[in-house]
Formats: sequence, C-alpha cells, structure tokens
Amino acid sequence: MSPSPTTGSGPSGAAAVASQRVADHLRAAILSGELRPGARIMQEQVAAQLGASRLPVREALRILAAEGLTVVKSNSGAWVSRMDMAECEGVYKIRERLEPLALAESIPHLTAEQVAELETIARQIELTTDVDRFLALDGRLHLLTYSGCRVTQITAMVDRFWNTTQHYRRAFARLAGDSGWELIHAEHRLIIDAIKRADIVDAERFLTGHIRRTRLELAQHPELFTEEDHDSDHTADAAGPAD
Amino acid sequence: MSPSPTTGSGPSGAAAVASQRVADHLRAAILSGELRPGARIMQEQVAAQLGASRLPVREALRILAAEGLTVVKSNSGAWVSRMDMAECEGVYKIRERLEPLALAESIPHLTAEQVAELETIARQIELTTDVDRFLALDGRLHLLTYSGCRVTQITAMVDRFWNTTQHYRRAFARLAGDSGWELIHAEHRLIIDAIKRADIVDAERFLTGHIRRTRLELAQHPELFTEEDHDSDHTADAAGPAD
DNA sequence: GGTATTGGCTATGGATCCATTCACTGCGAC
DNA sequence: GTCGCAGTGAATGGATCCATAGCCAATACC
Repeated sequence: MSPSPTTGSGPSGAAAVASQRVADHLRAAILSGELRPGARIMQEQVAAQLGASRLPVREALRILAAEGLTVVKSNSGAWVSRMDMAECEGVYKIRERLEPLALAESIPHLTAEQVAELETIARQIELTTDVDRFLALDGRLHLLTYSGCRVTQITAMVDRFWNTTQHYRRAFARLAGDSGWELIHAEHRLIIDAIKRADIVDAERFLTGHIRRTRLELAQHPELFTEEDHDSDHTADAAGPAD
Repeated sequence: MSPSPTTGSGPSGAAAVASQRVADHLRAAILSGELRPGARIMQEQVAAQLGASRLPVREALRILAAEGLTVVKSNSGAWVSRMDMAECEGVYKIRERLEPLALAESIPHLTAEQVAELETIARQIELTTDVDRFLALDGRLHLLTYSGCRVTQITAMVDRFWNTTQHYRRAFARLAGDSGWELIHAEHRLIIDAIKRADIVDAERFLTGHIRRTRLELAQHPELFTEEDHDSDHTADAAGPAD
C-alpha cells in the first residue's frame, strides 16, 4: 500500500509531483481491475486523460514497471503485466518465504488494539460473501498482521508482490466459492491465535501453510491464465518480453 | 546479473536505448565502488559525461531506484543508496529466506558441468587473498548455484539484493581478514557437497547458515555504517527519505 | 493465389526550453 | 551573538517539438 519507496511523495493526499499522480492513478486502475492484465497502455491517451504531458506518464510507467505492474517494451509500448501460471506460482513461492518473515518481524511490535482489530476483521470476513469485499478485508487483515514490521525493505517487497498478484487473487476468490473459503477462515483463526500468543513459530507455520495451500489450489486452475487477449496488442505475450 | 526486467534491451552488448546505456553505466559505477553510497548523482553531469540529454538520465535513475541502487528525492536530487545497519540487517534477513528458495529451485536443473565449475571456483576462492578477486569469485560461485532457477521473479530478486549489498560485502570482506575467510570456505564446501548430492534440504540449511552468520558478523561492525558523508549532500541521510 | 518487399503511419525515444522548488547565503533585527 | 527572514541561485520537474523504430497494409513479383 505504500505508494512508492523511490521518490518522496505525500503518503496520502494529492501527490505534488505529476509522475506520482499518474503512477498512483494507473496503479489504482490496475489493482481495481479496471485495467486488466495484458491491456495496452497508451502514453498519449493517459496523458490526455490525466491532463498532463507524456513525460510524467513515461516516468510513471517506469515506476510501475519497477513494481512489476506494467511491462515496457522499447519502441513498442506498455502493457499491464500478465503472468503465466509458472510465474504466478513463482511469486507465491516467494511470498511463502517472505511473508512469514514479515510476520515474524511484526509480531513483537503489534499493539493490543491492532490484535483486537485483527479479530474484528476476521469476523467480518467470515460474514462476507461478496468477492470484492472479501478481497479488501483479506488484504487489510494480512497487511495489518505485517504492520509491526520495522524493516522497510521487507514491507516494500511484501506490498509489491501483494499488488502483482492482486488480479489473480480476485479471479481465484471468485471461483473458489463458499466452500473454499471455510479453510481460509480456519487458517486466519489459527494465525491470529498464534499472534495473540506472540508465538512466532506457529504464526509463521500457519501463514506458510496458508500461502502454500493457495498456491497449490491455484495450480489446479490453469484456466485462470489461458484467457485470450481481449483488447491487447498481440505482442502482450507475458511479463517478460523475451528478446 | 540480468540488466533489467523492465525494458527490453540487448542482453549483452551496447544497449540500443539510451536509458539502458546510462543505467548500465551508473550501475557498473555503483557496483564497482566508483560511486560510493551517499554520493550525489547530478543529472546534468552524467548526461554530459555519457553524451546524452538529461532525459535518459532521469529514466535511468528511476530504473536504478527500482533496483534499490539509487534514491531519488523530488525537486532535490539523486544519491547512491546508503543503508544504515538496521536496513542492511533487514536485507540480509530477506536474503536468508530468498536465496535458499533460489537454490532449491535451481538444484534440480544444474548440470554436471556447472557443479564441476562450482568446485573449481571454490578452490580458486580458497587460494585468493585479494579482496576484489574474492568478491568477484564469491559472486560467481553463489550466482552459479542459483543459475538453474527457472523462476525469473526469484532470480531477479536475488540479483537485486545481491547488488544492493555489494558495497557492504566489500567492506566486510576487507575487515574480515584471513581468519574469517576460513569459515566461509567451510560453508562453501558444505553447500557444494549438498548440491552434488542433490540434497535440497541440506543445501538450504547450509546456505541459510552462511547468510545468517554473515549477518551476525556484520552486526558486530557498526563502524561500517557510521562513515561520514564525504562528497555527498547533507540530505543524503538514508535510503528512505522520511518525508 | 501466395509470398516477399516496400511504403506509409503510428507511437515511442530523445533533445531543448521553460517553470518550479528547494537550499544556501547574506543581511537585519532582537 | 544568535536567530529569523528574504533573496538569489542551481538543480530538478514538466511541456513541446523532432527523430526514429516498429507495425501494418498494399502492391508487385513469383
């Protein structure tokens, strides 16, 4: 959720620098699903829409590319990053190692209020059937468990991978159905209980299992990654232009 | 060692795009130690030196900021990233989790020739007393152990953190002295042996210990991080401009 | 009828020029 | 003597204009 670690910009409110404004706008559009993976991003069009010149758009595309949200190909164009299943699994494997670390670094610094809020959010999640609301709450829950982590490098990485997998989490949550959510609720309860006990080992264990199980579930739904390009250029093949 | 995942550029040879040329030049200067942490980077100066306009330099600084090598502050300037001890420890904690993953993903795909080369490099390292040569060989050794990793996301992260800690590895290797290197040699032998046996569990274990021990050693040398700013601006306080 | 080549068009990359903003310095007042 | 303020300067951010590379289509040739 941190906008960008590279340039100093107001964490909240209107960014003074146009590049950040554009980057924030595009990032929100991508994360909300408005811009789907593989969608072409035209510099001129975005510039006109945001009332800026093409230059801030170019810098914004670089910033987002650094966050893994866009792909820029020289003399060709920019697209919203698209992952194949192998890449998505790779990201989940990274998250499997990284997020437990973030949690371990966070737990000693979590306040009682934050832990209480975790339980509130968890209850709200269990009462939710709407996919978008579930996604938002799930994000708030997990990121809140990491919020005590003082190491900015770790939280930056966690945020980054969280964002790049946003679209696939949405697609997954949509097809998982109510039955699949039961296990998620159980995992959340166990993680929060471990946090309440300040049991780092258990918390890491359950979180690792949580992410790992999601990865394995995801591997059983290759159809999430085989969707044809809708409005994208034919060169928008993948996140890595293999030149 | 992959130049940049963002824009397509020739993997080797002269980059067709100026931004990549500038980024490659600055990256090399930073990694070689020519540009030390905290050093101010002037857009105009670099542009003149590289025979380009300021625009590619700006984009290059964004690219390098994404890799964690530079820090750009709005309306202020750019500096080579500097870490305090806490940040450096944070990066080592990340590496402690991430590089074993890269190794685990790599081992099944390593060829016999590559394993043989590992032993050759390890022997060369043991015969080395020169710090810069040690650094180069150590880098080749470890990155070669990860070279079988097919997940580009993982290797990209590993390269990134390897680069950002380059300067501190150099400083550490310099003060470690011959006695400190003995343990490193032992760890290398154990890791390579586990790789030869295709024993992922052991390989991960020894690698984790290798990185962890380095982190703990580093924590005992805070003087590596207290060096005064030499030719840098007074605002070059840390890698994160706390605005 | 199929294929290769060439021409035009579009979008990005780069250069120059102008506005803005931050920092340093000098002066003045308390 | 020290603190505060204003002015100046330099470096960055942004806008416009031009060059270039890639894509697509039309045409000519096989």
